[in-house]
Amino acid sequence: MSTKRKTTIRDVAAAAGVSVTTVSDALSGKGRLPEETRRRVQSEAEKLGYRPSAIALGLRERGLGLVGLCITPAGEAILTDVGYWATIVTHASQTLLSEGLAPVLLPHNVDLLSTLKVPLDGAIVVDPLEGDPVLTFFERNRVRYITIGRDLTRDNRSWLDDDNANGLLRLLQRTVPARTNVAFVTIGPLKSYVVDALNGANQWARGSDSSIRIFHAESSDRADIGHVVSSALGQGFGAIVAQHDRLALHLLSAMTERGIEAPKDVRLISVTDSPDLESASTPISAIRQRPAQLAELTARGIIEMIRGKPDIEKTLLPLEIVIRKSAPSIVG
Amino acid sequence: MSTKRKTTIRDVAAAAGVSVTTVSDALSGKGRLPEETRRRVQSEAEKLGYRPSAIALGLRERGLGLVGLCITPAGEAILTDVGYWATIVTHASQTLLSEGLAPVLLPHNVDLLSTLKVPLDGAIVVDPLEGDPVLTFFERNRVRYITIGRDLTRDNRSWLDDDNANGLLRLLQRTVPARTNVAFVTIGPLKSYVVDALNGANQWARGSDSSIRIFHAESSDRADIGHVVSSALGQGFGAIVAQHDRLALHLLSAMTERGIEAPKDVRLISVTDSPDLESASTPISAIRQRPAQLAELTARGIIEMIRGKPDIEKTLLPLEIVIRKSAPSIVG
DNA sequence: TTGAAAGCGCTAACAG
DNA sequence: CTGTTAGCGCTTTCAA
Repeated sequence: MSTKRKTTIRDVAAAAGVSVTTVSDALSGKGRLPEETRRRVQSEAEKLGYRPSAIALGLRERGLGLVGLCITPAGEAILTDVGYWATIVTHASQTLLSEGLAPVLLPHNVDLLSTLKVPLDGAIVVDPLEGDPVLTFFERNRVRYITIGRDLTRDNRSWLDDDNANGLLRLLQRTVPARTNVAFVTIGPLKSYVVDALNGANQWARGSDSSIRIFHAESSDRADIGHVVSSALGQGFGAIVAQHDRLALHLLSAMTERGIEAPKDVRLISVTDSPDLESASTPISAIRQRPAQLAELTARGIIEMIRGKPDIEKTLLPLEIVIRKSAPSIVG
Repeated sequence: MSTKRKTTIRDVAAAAGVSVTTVSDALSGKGRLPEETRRRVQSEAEKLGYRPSAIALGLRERGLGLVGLCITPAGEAILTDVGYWATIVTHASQTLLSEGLAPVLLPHNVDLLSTLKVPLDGAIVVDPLEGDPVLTFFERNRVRYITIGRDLTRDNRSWLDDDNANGLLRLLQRTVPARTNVAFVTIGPLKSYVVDALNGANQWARGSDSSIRIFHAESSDRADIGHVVSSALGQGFGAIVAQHDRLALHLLSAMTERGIEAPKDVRLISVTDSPDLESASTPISAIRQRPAQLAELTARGIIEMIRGKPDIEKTLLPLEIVIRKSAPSIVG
């Protein structure tokens, strides 16, 4: 783990009057040398402040134990805004570190990525986009990876995700009456968890004689959100599902501005949960994701892949639903 | 940036029927070879999916461009709880990445650290403790580092920090009348920003005929916090300063439980700011730190050090004060 | 018991 | 114009 130049194994060898082999053995405890030689070498090494070069080690052993973590496009505030991501980074890192691997924070962005010269042993990619170039990049560079969420256009080998489809299905069953038209509001590039949530919603709709209609918000600007809210509510939807917690909060405040109340006028549901949903002026029902478990499983998966196991199987983590005031239970 | 074995420069050379030098030159655009040779080599390299080994490169060039980020002891929830840290990680990473360096998330913990074999070119250590073993570790391993905050027991070469001393001085001047006894509540191991804040407080006390008394909370348990609040308030303090935002919130709720109101019964101030302070039942006055700027400056500093500049100078970032209801302005 | 040499993959002198 | 060679720093056969 050294970094500055100087003091190679040869320096130590010279100082101790032995060969480099002996130094290597003495320091690693490998060959059986006389205690005396070993001590002499060790003390000499200590005196010179010798540290084996991690890079040289890595060259021999083909790998330094570095695992990339691609969270989101560079330039965006990644960890600060989205607790989900911060939790993933934290827990994935802890798991990796506890196994002697080091997490490298990488941009979810090929241009920057190709700037770097990091010898990655593997990577974890969070929320890949459709046809994500980052995944292509890793494939071309023979870096094995696992995704959290998946690239819908890719025959994705290894991924894990929260089971948002089933989660939303159950949440709708619990909180939205049959024959209710539901507006599903999306924003930003399409990610797999949104598609999953939509699938869950559609499954619910089929089973309860309802319909789902998608609205896409261009941005989270007040104007765009307001537009979505107006057009959705002008058409008699009984419930609104927001793709994620921040969007749900935006929708809530747009509704409040217009004098529309949840759940009285319309039920409001968020696909992703966050503490802010709990403390909103009207607490918002949501599915509780499990980023910590997801991250740990993913990290363990990539560790296994690095250690030679074949690709891991695709896994869906079952989720809890959290019922709050914005869409209370209709059961019992 | 490759990772899996195979396809070395020699394979390409063989396939193209040239020497490794020619391959190296052809691919790097160095030597002036005939276009035709270059193209042939390139196409052959492409066909074989050849990627230069980042490790081998690193061995030659003595460095891979890895910068460690030590935030806090492993095992603790690092980024999720403390927005300050998350902001630092985000912005330091962005700056490093934009310069072709890669941030490695490291535990602030020597045992785990020595497990790893990461060839670090430099490191950023956030909030070092007194006599921090992590800094010793880096010194022994010849890894250059900058700290955010400083190790009080160490003749620290390079550090940056928020100017909490001056910040708290001004905040007290604005919000606490002269001749007020102030309780300063600390928690956890002593960090330099707390010492700085204390210095600011003492300076204020000298100038306004007041006194500062320190209370140390063992933990943020309800009981411990309650104990501190009781003993501080039993002694007629007119203001309480909390070491950080989470502690301030704990104090506030302990006060509320006891029917003590801020600012009526006692003024409450936090050294560090966070959005939660704004939305607390009684919004709490604080100093606004600037983690984003701090992180960027620090990253630029370590980049310069890696590129050969001498240690950077110690820097204090001036801060804004944020006056809220828990300790309103006494001026004007 | 110890050492010489090969090799990990690459680039830069230096020859040819 | 292109190839040979010498490292970068280390470990591991294989000889001595």
